[in-house]
Amino acid sequence: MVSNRKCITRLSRYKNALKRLKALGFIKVFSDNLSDAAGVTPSQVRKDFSLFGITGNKRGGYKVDELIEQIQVILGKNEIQRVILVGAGRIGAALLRYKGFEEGGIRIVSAFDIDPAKYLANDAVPIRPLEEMTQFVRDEKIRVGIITVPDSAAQRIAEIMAAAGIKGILNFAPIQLRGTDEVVINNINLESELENLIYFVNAHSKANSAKCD
Amino acid sequence: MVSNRKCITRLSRYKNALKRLKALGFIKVFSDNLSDAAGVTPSQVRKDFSLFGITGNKRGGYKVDELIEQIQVILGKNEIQRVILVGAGRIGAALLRYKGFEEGGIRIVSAFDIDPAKYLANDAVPIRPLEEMTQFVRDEKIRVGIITVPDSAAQRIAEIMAAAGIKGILNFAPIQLRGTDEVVINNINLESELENLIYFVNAHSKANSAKCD
DNA sequence: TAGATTGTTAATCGATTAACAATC
DNA sequence: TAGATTGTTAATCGATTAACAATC
Repeated sequence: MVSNRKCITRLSRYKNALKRLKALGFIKVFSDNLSDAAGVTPSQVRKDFSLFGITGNKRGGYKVDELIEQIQVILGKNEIQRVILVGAGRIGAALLRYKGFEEGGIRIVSAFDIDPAKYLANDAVPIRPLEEMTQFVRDEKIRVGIITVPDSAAQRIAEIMAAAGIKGILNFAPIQLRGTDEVVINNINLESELENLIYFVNAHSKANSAKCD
Repeated sequence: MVSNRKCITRLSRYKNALKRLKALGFIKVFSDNLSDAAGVTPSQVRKDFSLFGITGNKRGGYKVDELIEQIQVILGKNEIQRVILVGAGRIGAALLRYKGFEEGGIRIVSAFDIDPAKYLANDAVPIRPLEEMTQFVRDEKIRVGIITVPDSAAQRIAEIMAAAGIKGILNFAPIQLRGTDEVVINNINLESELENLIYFVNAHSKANSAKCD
């Protein structure tokens, strides 16, 4: 098991780059074609592949189709991944209808909310009462959940998810949830992402005005 | 200028942790209070502060209010940050109405779309024709933009933004946009974030079943 | 074969952590 | 003062890159 997050992120990038290369007619690629397309070094590509046991042909590179297939398997894309979502507010609702997931083999099978006004039993993705979440997760053996509730509720929802058997959480609430040995957590803090950008934009403009002195 | 992205992300975390500590009644903190609250090492806290020229008192720690203020200034939170958004689809619309931004001093001042059906001239956040974006950015001196268009349009929008003078882009389209010397880009790929999580969940369950052998 | 590319090992680079002198 | 905490330097750790032998 490779336990480096950045490494897995690059694997996703390679997969996406390979799909573009395939669309352009590539049948095989060399590490430097792919590194170009993915924005990394050729060494990085070969090193990553070696970590995951992906091998090519000396002198012959890698066959695009085989490579995509191997990466897909590592990323679990050989089967449909069923996930749930808690918090059918605006961001939650947007994710429920996001087409990209289904195309990528990720299916949000049910959403949950505390607000009865949100319940939608017969929609493409039903929105159910929060109380039914634990049972659903157990029955359906769901292992991944998305949290799109307000920050005040996020910690509690994460705990309920963990108790129900969820092993991975994608958290959009603006509060840093901490993973455990049992549960991996991926926090996406939209304000923090913008803060980051704003810092670099400001730093850049200051650096430029400093140059003008 | 500190050019390490992770370092700025931690600064956001410190800020959030400090606000919680303040709410709990803390007047001053030591590096190890804060490191606890933010989930890093005390050394990391002091090192980061030193990088940004933030100083405390030997033996006396840091005053919470002053510390929050100093970090806010570094992150540009002493003034309202005006940003625009392009692509008023579901995710775009959700972000337009996201309360957290305004609370954090980030204001989406206008959205833009190509679809006339989306135009909303008099909303709290107006949605305008894409053609008006360049002029708006120049007139209003906007430097940060959010992209929530389909992947096929993202590259083109990024180029229009850059040409108009935007210096930082938060991109939600599932395509890796590359930054330049002029424009910083922060890509958020939702599918990739889930892929990452799924990998670790699967790896974990395999590791556990392996243990059972 | 000669040339080019992989796979892996070694070197480098950068970030994190530990240690400790300065000092409140 | 004695004890505790900062700020910074040095040590460690891990990830990235370079180099090159193996080989197709």
